[in-house]
Amino acid sequence: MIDRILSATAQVLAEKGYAGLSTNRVAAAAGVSIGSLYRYFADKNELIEQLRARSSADVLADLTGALTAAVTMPARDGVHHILSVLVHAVQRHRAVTTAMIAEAPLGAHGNILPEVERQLAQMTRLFVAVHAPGLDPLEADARIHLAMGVTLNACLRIALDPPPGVTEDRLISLTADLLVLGLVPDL
Amino acid sequence: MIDRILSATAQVLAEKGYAGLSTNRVAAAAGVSIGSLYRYFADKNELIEQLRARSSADVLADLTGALTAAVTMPARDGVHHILSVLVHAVQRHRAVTTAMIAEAPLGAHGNILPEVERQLAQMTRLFVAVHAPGLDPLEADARIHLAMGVTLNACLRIALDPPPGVTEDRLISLTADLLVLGLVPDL
Amino acid sequence: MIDRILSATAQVLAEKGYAGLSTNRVAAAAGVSIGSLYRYFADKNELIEQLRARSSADVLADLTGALTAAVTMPARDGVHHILSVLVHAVQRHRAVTTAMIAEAPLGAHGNILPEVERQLAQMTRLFVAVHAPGLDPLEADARIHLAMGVTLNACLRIALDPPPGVTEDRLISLTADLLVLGLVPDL
Amino acid sequence: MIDRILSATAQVLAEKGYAGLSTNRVAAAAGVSIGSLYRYFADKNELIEQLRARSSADVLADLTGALTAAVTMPARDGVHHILSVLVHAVQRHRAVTTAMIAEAPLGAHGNILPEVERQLAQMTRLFVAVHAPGLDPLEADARIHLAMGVTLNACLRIALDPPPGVTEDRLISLTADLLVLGLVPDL
DNA sequence: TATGAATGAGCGTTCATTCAT
DNA sequence: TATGAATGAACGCTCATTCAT
Repeated sequence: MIDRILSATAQVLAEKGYAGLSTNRVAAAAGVSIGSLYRYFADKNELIEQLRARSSADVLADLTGALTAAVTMPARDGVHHILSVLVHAVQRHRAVTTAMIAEAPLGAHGNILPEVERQLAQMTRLFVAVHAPGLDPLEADARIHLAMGVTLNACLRIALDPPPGVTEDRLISLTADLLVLGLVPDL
Repeated sequence: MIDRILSATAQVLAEKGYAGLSTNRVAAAAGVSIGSLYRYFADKNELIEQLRARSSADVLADLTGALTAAVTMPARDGVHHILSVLVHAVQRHRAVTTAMIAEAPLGAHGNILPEVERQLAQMTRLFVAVHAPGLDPLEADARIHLAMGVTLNACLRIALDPPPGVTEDRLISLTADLLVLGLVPDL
Repeated sequence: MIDRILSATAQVLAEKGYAGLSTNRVAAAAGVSIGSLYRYFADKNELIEQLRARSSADVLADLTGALTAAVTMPARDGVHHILSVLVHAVQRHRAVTTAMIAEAPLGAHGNILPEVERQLAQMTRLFVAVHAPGLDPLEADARIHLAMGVTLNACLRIALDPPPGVTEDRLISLTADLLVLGLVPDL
Repeated sequence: MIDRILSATAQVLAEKGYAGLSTNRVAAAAGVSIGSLYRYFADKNELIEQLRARSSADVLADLTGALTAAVTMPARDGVHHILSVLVHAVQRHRAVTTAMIAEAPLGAHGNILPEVERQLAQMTRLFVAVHAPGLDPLEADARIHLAMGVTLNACLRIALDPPPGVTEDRLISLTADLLVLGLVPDL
């Protein structure tokens, strides 16, 4: 039931945009009474938040796989792989992501993908520790914080608003270069 | 009066968020009748757009100054200077920026300051042409597109959500390094 | 509920006139929330249209009965009967009629009861065909068009703004004479 | 000034319809401040009422001429002449008449052309007294009341919503026959 | 548990009217 | 006298939320 409602939410979002997302419409799309919707979700915010969480978890699953694969690759290749997986994950959730970025009052829900950022940051800390062991931890954290912004922003741009005339793969490569250089310039 | 209303808009935005921004609320906050608001602004959209334009113009003025100053500096110092000015401009317009950018922090199109990005991109194109004349134009444009995302995103993070334990100046320095490396790696 | 709202609409119309007819006022008069009103009527127009349709159907029912009865009567008596029924139907729907017809008493298009006029016109065409078979069809249609105006206008005058000193029945008789003479002068 | 405002009112009525008639718009169209408008007209109602009165006076002037001419004609010709003049007068004021019939809350202002009806009724009383001296006065008044409705309604229909396939002159002739027959059947 | 009719605060917007200048 | 900026009640309408069944 919860799943049915969340899927309907995503569908309404895709079809009508954030402005067209009403609880009554979601309930109708889910083939569920509005009363039932409120049995499973305290309010509209929670509905949105859980949809975001669900997308986030889905992306996270992909990311975990990518991270596992990446550890056995050369540094730059690993970064490239992770970025590529992220870009495709964002594209898969285009509807939710677009609607939320473009229109949702996200102030209430924080970042769109905080879990993803957290997991990614953790992994990156490991990566930095391995490849630049001499770096001051605070300095490393600062770099990682910035890098997270760069990573997520770049993935969103590449997935949802790519510049014309350049392949997606080239954009990912450029971003990977940027990140590796930014994180461990001496590599 | 126009000023009073726009300021009230920024204030309501800061206090209630984008979703809580209503014309009646703005009028009340401005100590003005709702009728007066509609004498000066055709509709709610225009109100928002003018607030954005006003912030944009303000930031743009700073940016133009910074760009002028930057041309006479060594490349990295110039970038650092520009970033610094941008960070402070964002801080000055925290309310607008938070409501309109930071609520969609990874914003692919979430640039409420397209004029700023445009001007910055133009300047960056010049910079790249000077420092990396051999670069393929399409490739250069792709890099610039990414760099714009990085720049604006980093400025927002530094201004509105800085990581603890590191000075703002250090963060700006790191970003400057990242950008210069990313744009003209052979420098 | 629908009935309650439509009755309230008629009541507000009677008390405040067409210009004073607001959806909120209707809802209040019906002892119903404004939200409920909009559950049953898509918008204000539909509310008005359904009230009109309902009155129209009611009048039409009377009219149909009267027409059936009239065919077995001598011509003048039949016309008299029909007029009488119409006058009473108008009186019964005084509120709606007053608001929508009588406020534009000379109404060229002011027929809020087009179905009634249509049905009446059809019957009249038959009547003319029977009693004045030699008449040119276009000429007949013109007479009928005028006669419809005369009929409805007279009924309204008799029902809502009768001249003093004469019985209603006498007025109806005069109108019947006028109509029969006007339609088939040679009768 | 008063004239300028009334003309502007008629113009706005013609261009925007009754629903688009606002005092501010009228003032703007008249090239006069809204404050001045309210110096000359107590409120919007008065503005409308005076416009109606002005049109009425204009029609009345024509009517008076027609009546004068009609007294020297044979009865039916006189009636035909009067109707013809009325039809053209209504056509000349098409904008005002249409707007007011179709949309104005005339409940507040009564008939559109009460002065015209009054004058016409007076003249008709004379006509009946001459041509049917034996008629009971109350009965005569009833006939006249009905005839006024017929006359004005027919003129409006002929002027604003004529049936197709028949000339205006024929319609006027039919109406004249109807009226003469209805008023003094023994003629 | 599930339903969906009912609610009503609040939205963006209009416009007749006032009054300080 | 003339101005027009300012007012605010009221409009049509939406939608998150409740609660009797």
